Amino acid sequence: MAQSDTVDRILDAAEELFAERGFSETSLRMITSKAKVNLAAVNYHFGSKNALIHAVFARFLTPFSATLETAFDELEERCDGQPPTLNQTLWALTESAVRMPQRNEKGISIFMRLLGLAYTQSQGHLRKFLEQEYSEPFGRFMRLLKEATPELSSVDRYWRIQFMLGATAFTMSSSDALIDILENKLGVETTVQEIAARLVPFLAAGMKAPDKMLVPPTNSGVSVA
Amino acid sequence: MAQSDTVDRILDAAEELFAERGFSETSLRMITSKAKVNLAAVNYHFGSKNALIHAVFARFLTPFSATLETAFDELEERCDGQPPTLNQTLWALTESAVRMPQRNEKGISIFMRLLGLAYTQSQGHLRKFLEQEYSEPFGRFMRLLKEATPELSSVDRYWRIQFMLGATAFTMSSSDALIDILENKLGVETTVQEIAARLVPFLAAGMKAPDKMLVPPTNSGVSVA
DNA sequence: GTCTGTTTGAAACATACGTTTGAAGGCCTG
DNA sequence: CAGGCCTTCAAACGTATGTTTCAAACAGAC
Repeated sequence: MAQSDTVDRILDAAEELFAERGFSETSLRMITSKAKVNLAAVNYHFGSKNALIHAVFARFLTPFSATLETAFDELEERCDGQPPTLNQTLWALTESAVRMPQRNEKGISIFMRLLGLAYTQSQGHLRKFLEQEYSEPFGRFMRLLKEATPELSSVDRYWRIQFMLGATAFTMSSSDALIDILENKLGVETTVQEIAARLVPFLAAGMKAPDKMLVPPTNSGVSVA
Repeated sequence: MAQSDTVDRILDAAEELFAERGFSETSLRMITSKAKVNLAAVNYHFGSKNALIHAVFARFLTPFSATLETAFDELEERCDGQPPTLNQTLWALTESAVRMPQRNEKGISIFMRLLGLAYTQSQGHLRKFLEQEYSEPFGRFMRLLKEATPELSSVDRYWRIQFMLGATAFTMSSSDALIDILENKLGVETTVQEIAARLVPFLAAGMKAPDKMLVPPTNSGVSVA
């Protein structure tokens, strides 16, 4: 119990604090005092603050990427031969994320926010770590997207994938704040699962949108509906 | 020339560094050495680091919100009575942003990234500053969006606006890098205006997407096209 | 029980930060 | 050219950070 208890307590506290405040804004002293362990424990068990950040991500991301691979396997098997549709691909991703075993009730939302922060806060070391550690499931997801949108030119698909990434990373990175605002303003409670259920159709519709608009509608707007 | 030169040099350096690295990750010493001014100049001219952050935003946002108000005025006048369409509203916004006089070639993309950071990094003071300083044009944009999407529930609209914000802020914030990647990979040159021309239809299609999906299509994907 | 390797503990380390100070410099008004 | 005001400058302040140190506590094996 000795080691694993301390290590897990640090990871739990770090995960939560990073998600709340970002990486640079969270000090090791905040983490160790929340985890009720000695300050030196972080450097003893992980080596450095950056390595702790990596460990926080790895604890979730490694099982998740395995789950995701399985989901993609099943999806491709079900479609035997046929490439999966865009909706199926997006759902395989979100389903895998939502179905992950969660340490507590906040589990998934905390991690979504961390992923958003990883993309947003330019922590060079983190991006490098994620790229070289999880490039395979990411590349596979890209391949599926390409097969699901054969009608798009490479350039259009490129930009629309960026738009999807942006909407997702941005929303998830501030999901807690957004959920709070929504509850205060409209008195509605929301879960991350519900956000995902709203996000996927939005993304799918955007990916399948009519062509790039060439001339701004200065005197007569071209309706989309 | 004495004061204004120092003040502007600080603002230029701060703007660029904040956009590159975020707020907490950028020190006053980085800013002052990039601007080639004395360290104390920031606290002398602005009072504090937080006030400098506010000034960086105000320098762009104040003229922009004026331009935007004019654009909305013209739009509503053109539509006399009729609420502007979603496309028209989105175009009024992006046109105003793109048409702003820019200090340098990076102008617009730097500021988009800053806006994204303002939303993402939980800088309480910044959000408070922006809310109480620019609530009017923001509220007007929201009102126009509401009138352009009467078919959406408040909650659906809220989330889809977040998705739009995310796709925009994220894409624009890294537009330089993305443009470079695209040129290297596919040999295609792009401008920020072209990105906007691709982004607006994507956003409009997302806003007008069919309802929130309640059940994941586990064995037969519901196509959107 | 004693020894060995691992884990914790309190304290200190060096460094970086935002901010303040007080003297020196420059510029315009009289 | 003298005085006053705004600006710059080098230096220091106090505080907070990530990391290191080394002794104490602990565990399990013999």
